[in-house]
Amino acid sequence: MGPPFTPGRVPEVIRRFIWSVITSRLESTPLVARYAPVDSAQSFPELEQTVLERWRERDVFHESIRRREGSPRFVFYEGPPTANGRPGSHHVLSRVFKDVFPRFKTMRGHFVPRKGGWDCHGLPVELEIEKELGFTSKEDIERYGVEQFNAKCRESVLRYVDEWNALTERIGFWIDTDDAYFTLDNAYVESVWWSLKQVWEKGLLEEGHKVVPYCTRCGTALSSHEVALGYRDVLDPSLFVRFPLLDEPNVSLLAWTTMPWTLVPHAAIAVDPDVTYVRARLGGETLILAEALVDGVLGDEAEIERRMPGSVLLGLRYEPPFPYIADYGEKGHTVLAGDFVSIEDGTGVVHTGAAFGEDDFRLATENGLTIHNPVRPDGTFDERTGPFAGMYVRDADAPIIAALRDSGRLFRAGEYEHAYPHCWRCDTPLIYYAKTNWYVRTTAVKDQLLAANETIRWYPEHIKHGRFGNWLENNVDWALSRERYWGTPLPVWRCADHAEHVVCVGSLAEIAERGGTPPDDVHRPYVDEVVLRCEECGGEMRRVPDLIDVWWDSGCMPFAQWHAPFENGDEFERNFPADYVCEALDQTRGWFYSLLAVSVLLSGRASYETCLCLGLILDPDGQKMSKSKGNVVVPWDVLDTHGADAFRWYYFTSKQPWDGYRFSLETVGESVRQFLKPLWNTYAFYVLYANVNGIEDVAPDGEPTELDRWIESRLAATTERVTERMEDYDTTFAGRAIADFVDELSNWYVRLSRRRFWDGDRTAFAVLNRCLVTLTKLLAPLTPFVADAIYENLDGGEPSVHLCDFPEPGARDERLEREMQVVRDAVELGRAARAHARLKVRQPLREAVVVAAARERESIERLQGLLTDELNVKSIRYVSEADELGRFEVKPNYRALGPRFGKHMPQVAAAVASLDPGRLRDGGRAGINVDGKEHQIGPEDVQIVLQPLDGYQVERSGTHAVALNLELDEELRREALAREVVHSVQAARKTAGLNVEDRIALTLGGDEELLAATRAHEDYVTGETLATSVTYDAADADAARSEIEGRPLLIAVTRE
RNA sequence: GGGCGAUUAGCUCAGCCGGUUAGAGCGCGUCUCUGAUAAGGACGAGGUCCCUGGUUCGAGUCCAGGAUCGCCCA
Repeated sequence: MGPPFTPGRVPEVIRRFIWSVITSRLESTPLVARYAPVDSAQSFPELEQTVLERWRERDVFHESIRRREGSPRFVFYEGPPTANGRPGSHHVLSRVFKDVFPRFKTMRGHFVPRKGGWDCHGLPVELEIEKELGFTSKEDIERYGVEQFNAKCRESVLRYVDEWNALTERIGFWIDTDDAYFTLDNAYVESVWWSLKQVWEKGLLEEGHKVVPYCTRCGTALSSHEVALGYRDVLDPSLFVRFPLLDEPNVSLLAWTTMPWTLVPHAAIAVDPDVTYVRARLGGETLILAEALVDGVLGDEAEIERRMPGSVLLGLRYEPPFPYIADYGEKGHTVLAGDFVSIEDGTGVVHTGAAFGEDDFRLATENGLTIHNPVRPDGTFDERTGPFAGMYVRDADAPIIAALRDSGRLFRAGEYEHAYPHCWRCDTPLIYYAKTNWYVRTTAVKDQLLAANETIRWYPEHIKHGRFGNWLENNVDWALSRERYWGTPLPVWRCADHAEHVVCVGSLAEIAERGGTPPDDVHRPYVDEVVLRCEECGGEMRRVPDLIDVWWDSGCMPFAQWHAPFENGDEFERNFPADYVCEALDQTRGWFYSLLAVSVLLSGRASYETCLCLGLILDPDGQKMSKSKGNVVVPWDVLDTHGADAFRWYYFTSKQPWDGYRFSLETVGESVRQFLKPLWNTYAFYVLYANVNGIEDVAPDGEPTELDRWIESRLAATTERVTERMEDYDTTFAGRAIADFVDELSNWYVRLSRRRFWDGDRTAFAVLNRCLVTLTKLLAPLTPFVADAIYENLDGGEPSVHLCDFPEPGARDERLEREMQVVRDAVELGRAARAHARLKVRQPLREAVVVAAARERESIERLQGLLTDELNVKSIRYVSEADELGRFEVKPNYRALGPRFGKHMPQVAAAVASLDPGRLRDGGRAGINVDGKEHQIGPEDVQIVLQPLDGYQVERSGTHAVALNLELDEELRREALAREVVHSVQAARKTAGLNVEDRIALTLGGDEELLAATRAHEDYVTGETLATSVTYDAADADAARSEIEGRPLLIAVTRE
């Protein structure tokens, strides 16, 4: 006796067993199966491995490019990642979006070469090595030796490149990693030099003394986009400090600062001449500050002595807080006018240290102050600062506050929380610091930058005039210098004898022309040894020590990746500008800017036409993923658990990609359950039945049914929609359209056509085959693995689906699509009615009563068979006037009537409600009276809604409704029982491990009424269960026992 | 402090040109279907569409102000 039948899920062990039986039998059957058997429980990660292998064997990626040679080009630029860190889930996001549109365009007939690239320079690389070697300062590096240090940097740059390449392949990102560019190559650097020379010749590369954000630990300035990376909320000291007037020692200017250390090199005070200031008396002293801030700073105890405009204060002399540096010139330690004075916080009296802060520096320059910078590059005070000499400036805060307290200068000390920039790599608080730097004067081409931005298509659109446009509007010159070791050297040489003799070198050849020896390696320290001959005075020229910002490197990739213009100039021309670039949103001021800026500086135009900005990856709580929070999802875990297609599908379809993702392992699992599984099962179904029926070709052998024509039309509609969405760089709605189609295919077309597949209807197979094969092509860019796996088995006309053309939509029958929708609605209503009546679908019913207007009725009649099957009813009766089921009510269609009647709508609504529903349903018109005027109302102006009467089992939706006749007679009851018997026998077959097409000898026993029902429908029962014989003498001993409506049924099945 | 974006069911997300009963999936509960499907279907519980004003005959949707979150910039 077999195990008792338990309803519900079939245990995995049994499924596996059944599967092995089915496949082994298929293999042993003399009929050669056309399709490789498909396991409906296939692991996608395993499947993907086999697909990867096939791609490698057949070199599908390169073949897909080769085949399009000579076709219109679609240019993609790879924004180079750095390979000195391990790739994370956010890299997968950008890499799959970089992949999907080039794949799509290739299938649409474009030639899409995809050159990879690696960003090799920069501070992050140096920091890794410093960490390894335990270094904390530039001195450590100098002592260690730049040559060895850079050798280590070079070696570390590609530390994780193998993992990057492995991940790239695993997620199906097709990019040419063999042909990748490296920003450290001499050739790349030479192209970068060329670009700088161009800028130099336009007079836009220059040296300047400016305030720059500066990291004392790294000993280098940072560019504005680097600063942007490091803002963090911190608690800083908040000091209110007295500056006693020289003429009136009991009267002090009261200034506010959050950086006590800047008081040591205090240079001057700034006020706004147009703001009202007061002398306020408090506890025996008089303080000067802006009127608006008195209450907040002094409290209401303060007594206002006098009000005056800031202009009155100009020129006042006062005693500085510290005496160490005194010679600031004529206007030093006086009150000056500043346009940057804020009365939002502080006191409206601003202390400035000339060398620290952009406003301070400008004020000092404009007023002819001598600029002193007593802070050394490592952030310590120099010898001019008395007791503070040698201290790191931030460490000096506490002793400075103590000194001010002792000297009676401190009015109040507290703490202040604000966002302050830190070094994005080493987290040291930056200081703003006047120093000599090399700049690219991007402000000179601001208008061109803005104009070029207009030519770019941004996704999402708001970036263009929002984030990116604003950034361009507020453009500042690009601070290019980095006083570091590992990076592209600034190719500027200066004469040792005459500092004003300076040249910018644009190539290795030029080094030779100028009397130098081109180095084998263009990096430091070798390039520093190159000595040129000054053309003006014949003196020796040596390179300035600076490197350039790595972002400039990345912006040069359009030509530097080809070593243009030195070679491959034609390649560059052909691949400029890019049709498409894509990175995460944080690159707005990073690569998107550097790419645009370099290109505008050189050519005056944008280097990319379409730019897709991706959002950030957050954890399920909306927190940014970071190692310290421990909420990072490692991409390999996702790939091992769910596979690359699931990963991709999640990114492509779960939402608009720029909104950011709430991401976890589980959410990717949804992709599998909701989309990949149903798709795979539909495919597995096809293969199973095609093999059972020996279907070897896909030729239809009869007229297509309405259902066939419907699904073909839906396929065409889906193809249209997907093409249109993908052309608009929208995977979200392209993917959702495909998912909807898979649902229609699986849960409507296949489910309703099962009988035909069982019977070997070649037309049905042909239709389903076409749907599936077309689907693989629609899906190929999105889920390249599963698409290719299915294609390979079902079609295989090409070595890979990725070598196919994207499908062209077939003809649509929109009327049929609408009609089918009406029927599907009706089925849904009928099923709801059954559920409410608590009647199983296996219980046949005499009649369904369908309320439908003329047009809908026609639709349903044409497809009536579907309805009777699905609802398990013998017949359909139509009712047009639903008097027996309910009554119709007319409701106004606000959308149509609103614009016509405006504020008269309430009257119109009342008038419409009293109209005759019948007349309007038949397409007639009616008149209503509003404000004494007659207006015509047509069917399009109203909605007619059925209000069901009480006491009927009616389900309604808008104008149609379905009611079930619930009366049962003996005949119907017996039929239901027979169906139950079939159901139980099928379950018994399953449990016994029989193959779907096995014939059986069936023996039944148990309840008499069940047996009687079976006898009455014996043909039906044996036909459904493939029983060649049936007897009714089953005994307990050798039969499985089940139960139907409380009645026992014994079932024994024997394979024939 | 300024700019950009977001805020809809417990969770993840739709929601068109403003149109009157705001949807789906997951999860939960009840039932059901099934010899392709770990699937599907029905029903139910679950909503202050962030808040406050305004415009409008009518606002989740448009406008203004505010709150919260994220990003970017000072």
